[in-house]
Amino acid sequence: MKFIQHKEKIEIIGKDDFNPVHILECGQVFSYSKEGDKYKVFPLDKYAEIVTTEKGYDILTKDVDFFVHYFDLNTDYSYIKNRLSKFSILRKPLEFGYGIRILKQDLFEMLISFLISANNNIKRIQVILNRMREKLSGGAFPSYETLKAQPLEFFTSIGAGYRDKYLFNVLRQVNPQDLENWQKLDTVTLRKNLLSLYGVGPKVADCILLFGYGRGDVFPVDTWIRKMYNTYYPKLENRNQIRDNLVSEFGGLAGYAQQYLFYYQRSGQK
DNA sequence: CAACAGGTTTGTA
DNA sequence: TACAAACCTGTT
Repeated sequence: MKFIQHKEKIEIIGKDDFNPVHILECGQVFSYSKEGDKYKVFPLDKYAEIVTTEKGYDILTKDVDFFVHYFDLNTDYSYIKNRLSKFSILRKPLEFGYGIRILKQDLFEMLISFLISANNNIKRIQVILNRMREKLSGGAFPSYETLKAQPLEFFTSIGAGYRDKYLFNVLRQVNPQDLENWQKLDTVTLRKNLLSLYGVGPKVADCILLFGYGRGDVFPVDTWIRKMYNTYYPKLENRNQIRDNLVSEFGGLAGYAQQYLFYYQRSGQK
C-alpha cells in the first residue's frame, strides 16, 4: 500500500489495504469515535482524524510519524492476506474485512483498556475510558503515576464495576517500564507474566500480546470466536483448547486470522 | 424481570 | 486439572 507523508497529513493511496471502519471496528481498539463520515482517533495524548478522499483516505494529524507507526503503514497487508487466503475458512472474512490492519498500540493503555473489557461491551468500555480521561487528564490517556495515585473508589466511580479492583491492584503489580522490558521475552514467557496480573486471564492476555506486543502467534478467544469455532470445527467449549487448535492451524499469522474471523463473525454476515 | 455482554477470580471436587 | 458460581452495570 502506498502512502505519502506530509507535514500534518498522511495520504493513503488506495482503498484495498486500509479501511478505517474495518480497522477501528474490528475489536482491537477503544480510543476512537465516529463523527458523521469521519473517525477521530485518540491513543495516548495523540489525535488524528480520518477522512475519505477520492483516491483513498487522509489521516489528519500533527503527529505524522506516530500514526505511521500506529497504523503499521509499512507492513504489507496484501502479502499477509494472500498467505491467509489459502485457508478456505478465511475466504469470506478476508473479503468482508479486507481493510483491517492490526494497530501498534501502547502497552500500558492496552493493559488498562483490556482490564475494563472483561465481560463488557465496546460501548460501555468506551464510556468508562472516556470518563477516566476526562476526570484525570482533560482528554488524554492518564499517566501511570496519575492512575496509581487514585483510590479504589475512583475506578468504581467511573463505572468500572467489579473490575475496579483489577485496575487498582494491577497498577501496583507492574508499571509501563516493566511492560516495555517484557517485549524481549518469548511469547510463552511473556504470556505467563501477563497472566500473573490480577484481572488478566487468557483472553485479555492474548489481546495485549497481539495488539500491544504485536505477537502474531496468539489467538484471543472470546464468545464470538467460540461461536465461529463451534460452527466450523468439531465442537469444543474449552477456550484454551480452541486457542491452541487455532494457533497451530494458523501459526505465526494466527493473530491476523483472528481479526478477520472476529470481524466477520460479529458482523453477522454469512 | 431475567438474561446477557470481546471474562476472570474464587471455591470446590 | 476441571468446572460452577459470583460479579458491576447498562441494555434488551
